[in-house]
Amino acid sequence: MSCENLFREQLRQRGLRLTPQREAVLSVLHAVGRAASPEEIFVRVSAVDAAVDRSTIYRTLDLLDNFKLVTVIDSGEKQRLYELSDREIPHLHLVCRVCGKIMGVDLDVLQPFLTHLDETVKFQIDLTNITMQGICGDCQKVASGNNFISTQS
Amino acid sequence: MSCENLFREQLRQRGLRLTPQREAVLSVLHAVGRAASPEEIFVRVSAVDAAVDRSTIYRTLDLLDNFKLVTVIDSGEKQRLYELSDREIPHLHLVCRVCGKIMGVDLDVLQPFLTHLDETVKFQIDLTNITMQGICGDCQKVASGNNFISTQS
DNA sequence: CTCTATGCAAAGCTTTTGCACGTTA
DNA sequence: TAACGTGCAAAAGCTTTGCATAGAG
Repeated sequence: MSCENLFREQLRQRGLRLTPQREAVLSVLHAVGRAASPEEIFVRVSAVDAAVDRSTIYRTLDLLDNFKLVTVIDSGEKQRLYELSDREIPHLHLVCRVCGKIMGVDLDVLQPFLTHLDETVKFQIDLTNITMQGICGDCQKVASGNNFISTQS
Repeated sequence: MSCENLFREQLRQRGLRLTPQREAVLSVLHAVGRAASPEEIFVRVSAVDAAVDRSTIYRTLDLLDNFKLVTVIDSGEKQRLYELSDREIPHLHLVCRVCGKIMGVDLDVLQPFLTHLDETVKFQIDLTNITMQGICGDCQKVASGNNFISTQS
């Protein structure tokens, strides 16, 4: 679990400590294998350590974010989602508006666009945190029968 | 001010009403000319009508969102931002991590990418709401002298 | 042993909701 | 004058913070 060692080392470098709670958060992120909300992480960590506090979860996620060990995703819902960056290549997140599913897509296809942006408006996109919303293939099928876009509250 | 007429008509179609408060919100969004948070909008509307309540702002923004008259942007900050869609072509928002500035970029350059996505993973991106974060040209210059990325809280 | 991290409790912020009153069409 | 919208107040979520204690190194 190289990710955990990376975390351990980052902590050591700053004189910080590897606690069971921090290990648990990391472990849950691994086990879940997808983006999860602080609340979901809290519930899952609670299953192992019933005494853990929500604030510890938030503090740990903040730490992991600082260390770039997690990616923060805005799914359009209230709570942001946290996903283990692990050693994976940064990728684009596609969030389905209907079912909430999140797909990871390779950034290669975006390269021409990114280059263009950098050349024209000199804007450098943060590759570690791109999220787009839309409708996944499955939900397109389901939705094809009705109007799909509802304008009423 | 065609936007206001559009709003007026949408309201009429549903038997809803054009109140001074709703006009004020629309007016502020016009005047600001960029994405603004509910709080900023509240403050600006308050300058005109001191009695207006925050809840009215939220309700109005929600209404404008339903009518697709505003675009919601996640800038990475706590509050989402609202920008008048007006009659503009949907565009991509580039949020600068450093100065918070938001640039609008034409979606044309993304087209090959979007087509590719649709063909490969069958995902249809919502064009009205794409936001990416990064560093704008100005801030790149400023940052070039230091390490830029700060890992401490 | 020292200094960090945790749990607890409380507060802070943003957003939502119920309700009586005011206003629009 | 019949709905609809607003202000007010309160509540509801999510997140942060202060502090005494527990625990890692």
